Amino acid sequence: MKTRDKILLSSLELFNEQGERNVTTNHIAAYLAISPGNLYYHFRNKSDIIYEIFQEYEKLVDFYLDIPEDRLLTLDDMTFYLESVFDGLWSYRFFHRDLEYLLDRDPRLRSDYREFTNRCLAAISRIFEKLADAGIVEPQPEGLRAAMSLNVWLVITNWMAFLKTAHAAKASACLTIHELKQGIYQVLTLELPYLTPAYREQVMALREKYRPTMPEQKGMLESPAY
Amino acid sequence: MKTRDKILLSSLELFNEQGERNVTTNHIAAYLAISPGNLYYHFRNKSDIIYEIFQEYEKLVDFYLDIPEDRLLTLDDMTFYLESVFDGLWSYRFFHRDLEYLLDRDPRLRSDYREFTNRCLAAISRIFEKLADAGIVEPQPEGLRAAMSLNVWLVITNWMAFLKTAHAAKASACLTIHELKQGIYQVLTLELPYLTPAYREQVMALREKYRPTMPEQKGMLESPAY
DNA sequence: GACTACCTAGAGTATATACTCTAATAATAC
DNA sequence: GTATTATTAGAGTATATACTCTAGGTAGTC
Repeated sequence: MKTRDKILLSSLELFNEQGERNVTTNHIAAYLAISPGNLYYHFRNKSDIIYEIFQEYEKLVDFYLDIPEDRLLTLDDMTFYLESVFDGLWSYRFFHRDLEYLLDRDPRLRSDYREFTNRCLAAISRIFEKLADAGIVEPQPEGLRAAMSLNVWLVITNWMAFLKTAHAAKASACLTIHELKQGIYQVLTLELPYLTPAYREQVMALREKYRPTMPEQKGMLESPAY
Repeated sequence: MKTRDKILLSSLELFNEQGERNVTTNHIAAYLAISPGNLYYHFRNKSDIIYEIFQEYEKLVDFYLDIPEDRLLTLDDMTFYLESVFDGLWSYRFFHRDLEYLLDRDPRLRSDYREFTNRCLAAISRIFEKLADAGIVEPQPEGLRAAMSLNVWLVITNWMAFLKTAHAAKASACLTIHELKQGIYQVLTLELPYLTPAYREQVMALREKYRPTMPEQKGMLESPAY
């Protein structure tokens, strides 16, 4: 593999594991056993590395959220969207952690991320619309759909942060993609009241699959209620 | 005012305005026109300052979220809870921004924050329960209430981050408490499907008061839909 | 072999950051 | 007044971080 690609890959790995704030360019170089000079030959600065990683992330999510316009959506489609989005979130999980700082540092990133958010919100809203077309959820007026989509976005993008902060031990280590996907349970909770009678049972069953297994799993206290 | 208190106050102010990551102990000292030595006479380190500020935050929210057990809740109570929580969020807004990093750095904070989260979740759930007692929302099984409460928590605590990242300009400056309170619109969106017919209209009207005024206001793109 | 374009090493730098140390000054107690 | 304690200044330090610079290698081409 080209050195340039190795830098991107290792940076992502280290960022995900330790947080962007805790990973310096020197760390990355040391991890790859190359010189700092070499790293800076391939990238002008740390921001550029992050920006390229973001572009990969963006491309991935855009690919996942492509919505077929020539047919109705199925429950399987919905499951796929949810699974995919959480997979993406997992692969680039460092990104949302230090988002605000990163956007403050790089105007390109801020502007791109804003558009990315808008595309995602539009996609979520469109999915709701098509789920209504398919008779899975009740149709809703556009305004409500927009507000609901925003709530879905908030839950999705911040579920990981919640898990990490609710964990007893240090955040980075003990978090699995399996736990992360319990976020799907939360998203489906949002949809619950809007389901049509025809699909209610099926979606409830799907939701059950993502139910947090153990109270302890979620890092919650001993509250047995949960 | 005592120097010690001035340090806490100014730190909070600077953290809120610039982010904890961008504010050093030297900055704080310079801002107060005192020496670094003086600052470190009053606080062992930066973590201790943050920890004390967190304790104030905690105390404030706990005070707000005290739920009367001797009477039914009213819509005014609900409004008060929402307004208060967002006020608290605003006053200590630096905190949620760098939460993960802060918790990784200070085990005391991690453990305290975890319990704080659990108290808040329990309070939200209890509010739902009492809103059902008051006939404002339909009663729900405990499991659903817990999941709903968690969604409410996710929306509340991450609404500000969304606003800041959706903003076109640099995050810190152009964000007002007024905009922040549009988060209440989102929270009420969550409650919408669970309202009783008797209260539906009233809550819808309340929700309208927090509707984002202009599409531009929310930092969204030119999507007119929103 | 010589020219060129690409790649790499590694020492080095300017700046920042959290924090320390000593000595001096103010406040209080007796 | 004197002894003691609390507070403050300000220079200084160890470490880290993002990034630079020079010199040298390597690969391909003619």
